[in-house]
Amino acid sequence: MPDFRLYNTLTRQVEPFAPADGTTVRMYTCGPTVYNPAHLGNFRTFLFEDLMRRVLALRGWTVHQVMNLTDVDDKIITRAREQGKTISEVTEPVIEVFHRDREYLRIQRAEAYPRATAFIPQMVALVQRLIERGVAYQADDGSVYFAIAKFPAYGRLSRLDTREIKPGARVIQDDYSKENAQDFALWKAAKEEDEITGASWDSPWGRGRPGWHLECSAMAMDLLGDTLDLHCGGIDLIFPHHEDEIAQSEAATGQPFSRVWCHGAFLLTEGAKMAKRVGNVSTVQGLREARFSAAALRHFVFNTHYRKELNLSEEALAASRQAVRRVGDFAERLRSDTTMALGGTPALVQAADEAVAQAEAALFDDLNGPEALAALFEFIRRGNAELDRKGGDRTAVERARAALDRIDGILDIVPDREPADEGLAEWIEEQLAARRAARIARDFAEADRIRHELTSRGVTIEDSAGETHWKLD
RNA sequence: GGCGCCGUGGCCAAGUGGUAAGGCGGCAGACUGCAAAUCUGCUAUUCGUCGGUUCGAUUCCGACCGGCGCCUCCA
Repeated sequence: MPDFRLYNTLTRQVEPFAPADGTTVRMYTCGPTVYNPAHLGNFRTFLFEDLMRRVLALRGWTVHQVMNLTDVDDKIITRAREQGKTISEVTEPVIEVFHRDREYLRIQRAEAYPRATAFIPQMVALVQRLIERGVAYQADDGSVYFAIAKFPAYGRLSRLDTREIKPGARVIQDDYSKENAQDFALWKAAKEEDEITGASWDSPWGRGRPGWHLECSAMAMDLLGDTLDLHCGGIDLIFPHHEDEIAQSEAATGQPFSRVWCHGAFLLTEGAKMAKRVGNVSTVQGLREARFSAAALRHFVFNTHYRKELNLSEEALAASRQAVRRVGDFAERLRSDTTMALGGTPALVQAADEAVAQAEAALFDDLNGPEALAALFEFIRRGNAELDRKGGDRTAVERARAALDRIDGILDIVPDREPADEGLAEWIEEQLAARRAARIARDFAEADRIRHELTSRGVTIEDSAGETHWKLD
């Protein structure tokens, strides 16, 4: 088996990776806060994690991925308050949208999607443990905080020790009850709106709710054990979220929280980070309505390495749409009976083998999507050329099909062919019959007229030896 | 202000201390009645700028310019 390497944020290096037990990768991926549908920027990270789990599986490991759904937090409570709802009334529909978008983008289902509100006992237990260990305290405001000063390793992931806080950047708000301004909340004492919206639970420290960072630690350790193999998320989570997760978890267990940390870079739009507050978000729903297929969107995301910023633009998206069209045409050609009947050549097999080897090598080297795509496109070019030769070797075609399936099993960028409804298909066939007659009569003006008619309805036709294929654009 | 990332052809984007993958687009040719699809050829002597190290740098070092992010809720 080839070496599998990943960039580890902890060491800032690309290093060999393997699960601790040699068989199962226990992977935790920070999921969405479900108060609003996730935008493409969020999904870039989820897409990177989808690529990760597929490549891990390709490498031969079992993947156990957990992605949390944060269904209790300030924004959710605020929204619930505004709309006179409970938090679950706010989050339930958003969770549905999340899964619908996820499926549209062909993101494989994780093994578990724990909701924060379903793990309150585990969170309370974790806080209790931290208090017993003397690294957490209840302040005058009733909330429980983590005492950063008691955890010397704090800041290792984000290299806090090498940074200095911008004067005035961290304005010490009204948190006078905290021992240290940087201490973060483990358990937030309930306020009136928390009670009204159903965002409050009993605890040894009174009514309250869990802090955001705590949720992930508690759920990750409950579902995956004290030490994870891999923890992924967007680059913005490094500080403070992941830093705080490490502090809480390691202070409680004395064990490393995650062996490896991976972070995906941002998706930008118009040169700025895609974010709701910037007002430049693209939703999956919107992209879908603009007729960008899952295949095109996946191509767009995977065509840039996950650790490099990616700028969303109309042109780039259009380029991906075209690129993926080519992939789809090749896939259809390979699958067709005509192609099988015509057969392939030894060189087709060679092209297929090389493509698989190159794509896998690229993917195993820190998830290099762009190189894997390059290998695929090289295969398409050579494959088409060899198929043009009609070599007669059916086995070669089978090998090529298998190669494409293997590569596309990871990238998943063959677009779906939109089926024409029955009436349209019937009409198209009638037009094609009429055109055929016109061509036989060498009435090309009429044949072209019919073709234009079809084109105006979004139907593209391709004449090839003896037969005419049509497809919807 | 601190920490970090990025700057490769018209657009997107890999990559390496030894002379630039791939996609989109464009041009020309083959095929076609004409197209479409496909194939072939061409489309960066050059990798932000200026220095340095080296036999040799796009790749290492330094400075500068430009863009972005984190330091505050955040994929």
